[in-house]
Amino acid sequence: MARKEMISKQMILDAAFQMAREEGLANITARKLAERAGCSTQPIFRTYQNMDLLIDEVYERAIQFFQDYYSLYPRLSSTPFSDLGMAYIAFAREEKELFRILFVPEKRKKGLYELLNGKTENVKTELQAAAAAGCPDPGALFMKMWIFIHGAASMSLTGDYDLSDQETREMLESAYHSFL
Amino acid sequence: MARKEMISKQMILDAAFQMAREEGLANITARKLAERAGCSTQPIFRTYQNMDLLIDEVYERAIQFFQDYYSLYPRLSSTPFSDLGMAYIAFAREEKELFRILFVPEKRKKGLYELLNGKTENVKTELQAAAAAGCPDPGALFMKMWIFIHGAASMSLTGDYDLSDQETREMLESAYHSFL
DNA sequence: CTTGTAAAATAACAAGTGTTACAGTAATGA
DNA sequence: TCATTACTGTAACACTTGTTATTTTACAAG
Repeated sequence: MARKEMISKQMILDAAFQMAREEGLANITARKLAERAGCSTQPIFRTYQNMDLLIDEVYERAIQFFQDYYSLYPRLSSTPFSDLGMAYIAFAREEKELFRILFVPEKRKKGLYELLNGKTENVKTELQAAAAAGCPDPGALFMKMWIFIHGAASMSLTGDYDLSDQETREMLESAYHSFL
Repeated sequence: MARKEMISKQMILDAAFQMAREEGLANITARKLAERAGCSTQPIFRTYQNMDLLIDEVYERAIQFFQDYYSLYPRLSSTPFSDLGMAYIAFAREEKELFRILFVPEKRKKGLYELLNGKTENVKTELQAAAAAGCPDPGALFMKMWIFIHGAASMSLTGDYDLSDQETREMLESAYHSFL
């Protein structure tokens, strides 16, 4: 009766997400995306009413990507916040554009806590660990640790931080005990 | 002999700098700038060969602006790095677009140290103060402090940090003693 | 095989960009 | 007063953007 669909929503979203990873959200244009997906601009606007709606889905996918990244990051340390920090800094290093989208946005779409927490309640786990380790005010400690972690991640984003994984881990653990 | 100049380089640069302050470098367009300067696009291209050269001068001016900002920031603390951190964080809070241009650039034009140091050698002063205060490794301490300071500034940029000046100062001083 | 129909490609439109060509205006020495 | 000419504004060009109109294509039901 009708022609078969050749360009699926998945294919478009995949191509868009890869573009976001490499060049950031702002550099996704309809024509470049079409070329990337191996089609004209038509299938894009058939699938998405406009580019903004597409960008929204790419953003959601970036969130999911980060949460998967964090979930899969190896847990090596007994020091609270250390693994979270390692994952966060590594993400900033390896996925600069996605890090910008999620954590250095011009206008924040989702709250920081929401992004970190996600469905796995990562932060809560860390807070409980800190409390169990005898920290009197886990909230204040978390804030300081997070400022520190976010600082290292942000600096690695701009090439102003280049410690090795090993050095970073030692620094995070040292910072934790300093703040305790 | 000839007509008097009505639109000076200063007027154009002033308008462009104000635009950068409010909307960032990326949103400066020839036509918007012309409207802001109260003229057509012609005087702009008479003065500057192209927009890129204009942007370069706006960038230089942003550097100067930050260094003036830092120089004029009140010195209240005897704790090394504390005043520098306060100024940096306040700058991020009050001049978000300029902070992005200088300290969260997509491609860094000038090194971080160069920006901080400038002609006044701010950082060197702090390092000497730390050494005089008996710090065994001022360089390592500076790195940690700077990560912390940059983290707080970056978070205030995205609205994820909202401590008062007083609280911020106490936190910086506390961090310094923790790291010592 | 024909043909209706949905999908895809092509081409176009409107808006906005940097930049340039052109024309009018006004200041100043004669 | 007037001719010169630098300076300004207007309009245009070439390009890129999102989006839409139109044409072409391929599949499946008859």
